[in-house]
Amino acid sequence: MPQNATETATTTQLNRRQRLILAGRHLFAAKGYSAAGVREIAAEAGVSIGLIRTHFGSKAGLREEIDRQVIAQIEELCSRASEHLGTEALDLLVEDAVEWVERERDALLYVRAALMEKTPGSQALLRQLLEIMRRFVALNRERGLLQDDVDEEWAATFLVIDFLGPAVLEPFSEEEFGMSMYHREMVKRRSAFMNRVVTRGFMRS
Amino acid sequence: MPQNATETATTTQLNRRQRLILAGRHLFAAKGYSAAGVREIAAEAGVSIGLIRTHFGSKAGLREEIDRQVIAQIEELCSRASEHLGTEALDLLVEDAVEWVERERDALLYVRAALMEKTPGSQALLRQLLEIMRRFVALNRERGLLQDDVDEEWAATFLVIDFLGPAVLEPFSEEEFGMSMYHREMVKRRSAFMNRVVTRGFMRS
DNA sequence: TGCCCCTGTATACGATCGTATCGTATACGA
DNA sequence: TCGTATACGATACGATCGTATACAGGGGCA
Repeated sequence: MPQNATETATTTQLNRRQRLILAGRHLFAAKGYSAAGVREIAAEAGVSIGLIRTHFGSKAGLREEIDRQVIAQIEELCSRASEHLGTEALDLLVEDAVEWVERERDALLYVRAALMEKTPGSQALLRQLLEIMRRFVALNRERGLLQDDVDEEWAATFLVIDFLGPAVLEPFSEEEFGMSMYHREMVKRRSAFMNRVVTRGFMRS
Repeated sequence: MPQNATETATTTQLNRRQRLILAGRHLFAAKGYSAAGVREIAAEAGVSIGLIRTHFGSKAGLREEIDRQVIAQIEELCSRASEHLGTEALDLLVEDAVEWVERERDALLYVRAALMEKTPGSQALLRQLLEIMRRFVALNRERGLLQDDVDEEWAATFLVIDFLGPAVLEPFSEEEFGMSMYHREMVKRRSAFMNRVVTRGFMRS
């Protein structure tokens, strides 16, 4: 094994453990939980299968740990989202989210895949997304940035759907639109359209 | 086997074949393609596993047939959608879709599950949904029901996301909202909110 | 009546799944 | 320097996967 001689046991543990988490997140996101095998995950992480049992007890335990890490990431994203308000701030929120997606694409695709099967982890993921959007809506209401008589619960749900939508379409995006949903040009057009929709809509009454 | 004595071989074939398709659609939708086993599908259909090979060649062949049938159903839904126009017609479109969802809930949940993995069938499903929405947008533009300077491609994509969104959230809906996404009350609120969004938005500029 | 294809079941097969076990290497405290 | 706990890899095990094979009943036709 070509390891650095000064590498301690602790860093080795963390590295391998984290490598397994990253490999699992990537493969679960790409193929789904059932289709991704432990041997494949261990191979991508460059470790032996036994380590999954050592560190996480089982394949399900690995998923739970991944869930925890992804939830923590979204939590962090959420904390910054709360700093933004209003419609011009919607752009900032989008920018934040886009920047996060670029940096942690696997995490978003993992959320996408996790929502496909109902587990405690995926339920928690969705609940957190809803919480973020509810807070965003409530804050904007308090600042008078919401129109009158808005169904706030549905507004929050709308924002969740709108956040997840591109992730759901992402695997098909290249074929249908000629580029990734998170390509800069795509994000720009989408951002412009969504900004228009939430403030004016796009159809005449 | 408790079969009707007057049942002919032909109807038996169709029944068992169709039972396999319905069972497969249901289980693929509920657990995903990988997690649903052929024995489980055959058991739910009340037939032996060998029939899957007889009628569809393989598990993948069964999925392809399910894809075809679901695509045909959406095609039919699409043809009626084209009859509607305008914002008040958006209600009718929603009503049509909701009626279809009630009747063929498994079909929609199958679409949801199919979009999770990229196959020729799922790509075709998504493309068809996009086509439906593009036509809807184009028709409305021709009738002058679209606002000026609308990004029509994104409008269609928006409608697709909006159509799929509730299906994606459906498994979590009971916990998060206390009822199904396709409960009448839910549909009513959602329909009202979406109608408002596409015509006025919900935030002040 | 005999032959045959079609639909169908039961069962066997090889591969792969997730998990368990065991041996070894390494790090750390006494 | 030794003992012990832990990290890690190699491999075995039982279960289950999708698929293949063998055979049974039952109309249609010569």
